Amino acid sequence: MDNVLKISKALADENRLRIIMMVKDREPCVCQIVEILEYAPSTVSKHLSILKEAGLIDSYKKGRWVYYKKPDNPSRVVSDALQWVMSHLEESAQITKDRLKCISVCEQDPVEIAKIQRNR
Amino acid sequence: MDNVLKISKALADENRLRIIMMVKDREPCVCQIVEILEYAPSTVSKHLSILKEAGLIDSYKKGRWVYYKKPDNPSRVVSDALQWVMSHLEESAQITKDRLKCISVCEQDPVEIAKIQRNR
DNA sequence: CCTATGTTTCGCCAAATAACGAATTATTAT
DNA sequence: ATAATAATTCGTTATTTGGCGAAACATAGG
Repeated sequence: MDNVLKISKALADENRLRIIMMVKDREPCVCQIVEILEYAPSTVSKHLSILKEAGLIDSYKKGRWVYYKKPDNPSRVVSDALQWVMSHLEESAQITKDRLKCISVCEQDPVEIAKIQRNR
Repeated sequence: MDNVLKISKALADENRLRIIMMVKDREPCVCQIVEILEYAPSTVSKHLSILKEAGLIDSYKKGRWVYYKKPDNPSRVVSDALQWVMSHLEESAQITKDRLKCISVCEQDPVEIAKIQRNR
């Protein structure tokens, strides 16, 4: 129950669903996710930690940058949940918008994105 | 997105997950659900309306009693969600407890249960 | 070593949610 | 018709959650 409930709660937020879709076929770093969601880094970081705590995403560090991605060996309950979300959000207008933005944002070097964000 | 999010939010509460499992293979009326969850009728009713609004449960009326059950022809996104919940909550200790209580409660006539609840 | 900087944690406030009892609605039974 | 009653809706309160900025942490580069 605890596990299912933790996953359900992690999924019960639009921004977190958007993050899950972002890592479906990319591995964005935090500043790239910030750029797409347009929320404060602290807010995005909190969402990421909730998703990670539930096992729905994973992360790795490369220098100062932290990249997020799909979990490698998710448990059955997690992979079934991800399957559900990913299959049923494909047609969402918001997700389509995010994809377009993600294409341009994720092509850019995090160094450049961070520079832009600093000057705001 | 709206649909997925509504379903996710409906699933993000322990009592609502318990209700979903109750209607998995039974069709309890509200007073029977109240008896198992041990919350005020108004609270239970609210949970039921959230689940019904998301399409996760259905109801029918028989006299003064309202019975809840699995939806007959759920959409794909709903049936996939129910499949996920139902398959991964089978082993939960809370659900097992509820099942035992449900056996005795659902055998009783709602008339008797209502009578007991009135005198409390 | 020291500064710069990407990310996270913490403390706070606002908004959303869960719980209750009272009032309302719909139906049965007298 | 009228009273009784199962369920729902409404209004209120307490808790949880989402958002931000400031401070802390961790790593790169001078």
